[in-house]
Amino acid sequence: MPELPEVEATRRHLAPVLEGATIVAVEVRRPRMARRQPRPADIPDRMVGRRIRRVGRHGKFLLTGLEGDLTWVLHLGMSGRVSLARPGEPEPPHTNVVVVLGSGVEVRLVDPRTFGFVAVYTPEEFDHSTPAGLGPDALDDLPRAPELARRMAARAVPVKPLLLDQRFLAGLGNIYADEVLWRSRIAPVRPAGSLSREEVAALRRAIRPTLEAGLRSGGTSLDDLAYLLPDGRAGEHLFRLRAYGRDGLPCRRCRTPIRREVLRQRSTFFCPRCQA
DNA sequence: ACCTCCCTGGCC
DNA sequence: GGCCAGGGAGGT
Repeated sequence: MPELPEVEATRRHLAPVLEGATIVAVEVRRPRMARRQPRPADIPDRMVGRRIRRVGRHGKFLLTGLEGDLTWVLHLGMSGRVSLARPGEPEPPHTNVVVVLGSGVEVRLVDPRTFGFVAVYTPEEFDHSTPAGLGPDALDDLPRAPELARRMAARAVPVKPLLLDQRFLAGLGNIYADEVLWRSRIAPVRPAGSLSREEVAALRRAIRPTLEAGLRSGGTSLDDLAYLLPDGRAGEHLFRLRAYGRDGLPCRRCRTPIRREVLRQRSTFFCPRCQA
């Protein structure tokens, strides 16, 4: 479930450990994880011996600068997480990529479903990659309401799938999109272009507090514990969710049972009364 | 502007 | 055995 809050919580754990460290070894054990790299052998070739600069993030992408003007790209997909460990510590199953630092610390990418990926791009390669096409970051670069309204105008697409479109806004996933819509009292199926100015403003106002609430709890670890923080702890936001996963449970505002419907093949949870 | 598929594991 | 799952690309 890594969405923006989970990726940002991960980034904040990684930054102090990685920044300034030198990479001494890289092992890509599942070739599929390197599928976004034109020449997979470039991943270790470009990483080993290089010093790590800033660990950054855009939407759900971890973007880490390496000396030599390279960008180390990490995406966690549906089931990925990063684990920081010492050599010899027992490895969880599906440890698909291991990056060893000069300090001895191992950065492990664990991803059972392998929807995540790793890549190391030159500036030219980066410009043709997905992160280059992302919309503004939903937390760090959230557009003002008039700008959002302009970009939603005359669009027939329901507002929820638009919020999931990373070219529109980068960072929201299926959980936090539902949470944002619940907080702003907007029905997920509303055509994006049909929202009033006030509704767009309410939507905009809901985004930051929703994401920051998730971040404060260390993100949302679901029952399967696929997502964990790099130190192995679970994020504790699950029990604070207002809509996602609360099918049949009372709305925390009006007690009406939360409903689950499928919208564009994605589970969608909303209050049929508050979000009429 | 849609679907389908990529994977694996867990639950019913 | 079938269905479900945080995401995104690719094709129609």
